[in-house]
Amino acid sequence: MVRKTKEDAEITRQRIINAAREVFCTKGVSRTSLDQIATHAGVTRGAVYWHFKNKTELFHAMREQVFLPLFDRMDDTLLANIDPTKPGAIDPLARIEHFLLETINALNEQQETRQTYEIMMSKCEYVDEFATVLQQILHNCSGIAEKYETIYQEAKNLDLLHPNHDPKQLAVDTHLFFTGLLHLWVKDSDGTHFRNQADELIAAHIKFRRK
Amino acid sequence: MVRKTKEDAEITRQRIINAAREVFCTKGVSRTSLDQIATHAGVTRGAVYWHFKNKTELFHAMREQVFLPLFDRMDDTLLANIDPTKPGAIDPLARIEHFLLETINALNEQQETRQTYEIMMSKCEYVDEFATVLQQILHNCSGIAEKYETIYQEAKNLDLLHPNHDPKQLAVDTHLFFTGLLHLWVKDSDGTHFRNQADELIAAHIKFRRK
DNA sequence: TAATATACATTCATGCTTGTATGTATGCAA
DNA sequence: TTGCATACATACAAGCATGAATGTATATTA
Repeated sequence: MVRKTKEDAEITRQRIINAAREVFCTKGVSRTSLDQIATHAGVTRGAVYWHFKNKTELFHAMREQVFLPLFDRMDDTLLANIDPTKPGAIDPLARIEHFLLETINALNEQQETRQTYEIMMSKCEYVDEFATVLQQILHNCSGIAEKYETIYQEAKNLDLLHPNHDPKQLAVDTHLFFTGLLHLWVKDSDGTHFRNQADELIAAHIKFRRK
Repeated sequence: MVRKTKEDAEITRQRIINAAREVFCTKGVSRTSLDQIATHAGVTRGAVYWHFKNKTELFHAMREQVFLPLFDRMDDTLLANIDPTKPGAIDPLARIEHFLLETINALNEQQETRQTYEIMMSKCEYVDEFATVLQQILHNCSGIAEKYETIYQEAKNLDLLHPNHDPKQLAVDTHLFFTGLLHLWVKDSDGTHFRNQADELIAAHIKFRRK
């Protein structure tokens, strides 16, 4: 029983990626063997090596599957209605708040996303071939901070902020706040410390900025 | 050449811990073999297995060496002059700012601390025996947040804060801010994004709170 | 000073993982 | 319908890494 159709092969590929995510999440990336992934996906290592060069490329495929569409949606949520002269434009601070809430909401609702974040933040060692991933993350981060800054500037123009609050500093502060929240949200697996009150923390963070 | 004196043995033990930290930091914990650590320390695996049961116990010893004294100093810095009626008591907000600056300063000046943070945050997979470490970190975190809250409450009593700012929310917000800063500080190895402006970010974060 | 515990070094057996090489049956194109 | 490429499964060789077992020379103690 071999040589499936193209669609079957794509399904197999997906099953392997899904299996990798789940085994990575329970055993950690380095302690996961390709045989474990293959078994969990219902195939053998032959299939894995057919679709991916090695564990590293499988890891990248798994990561991109969650993060590439995520970056796409980011712009939509953050920059939507960015023109304040338009009617129906959302309050800038509310837009940032909405974006943060949406991200947390995605973690709550999508197991794929949750597992991938968990792997990236506490089940993966950023050395050698994985070290480049850190640079990518840092790079994306600076992109996010710039978008925050634009919106905070907009808020300042609308006189929504305290007068001595600098948009750039606010942006980085929000970025650091949310970075910390994501890290602790993910690690707070029983939910008693951060998961159950993430929304209020976000609301409070934004409230601090309002005039 | 064997059987050193007790002091020699303690020196050997320290050398092994130091070697472990450095090799962990460059190769990641899971990719580091005990033989690599031993060689880097100028001994053989026999010495490592004499002083430590396995890699996990060596990891814990390395971690405690940096974090246990760090927790001790925390109380000193944060809770010093906590009685606001005393003369010379430092302004509460300045005390939090000072604590955050001191922590960043420790990372800048002590290679041991910097390497250990780097290992804990991006060169270690928190699974199986290491999963408990995450719980410890979470537990220590809640302790820190409580101390922040006490001090913010003190600041509120002194009327240093904006009236609608809640000490508890401010405390968690600061905690998340600093968690994020530490993570990005450590990952920003070339220093262009966070390391070179950490102090200003901290100052701005505290400034946002002042009335 | 003899006996014992210490502080390692050396050796060995074992298992796991990887990468590759090969086998094979089927979909698809000419 | 032949032939080739595809989509895997199976088999093989090699390299670590681990843990335990053993060896050994020296502190330490009685």
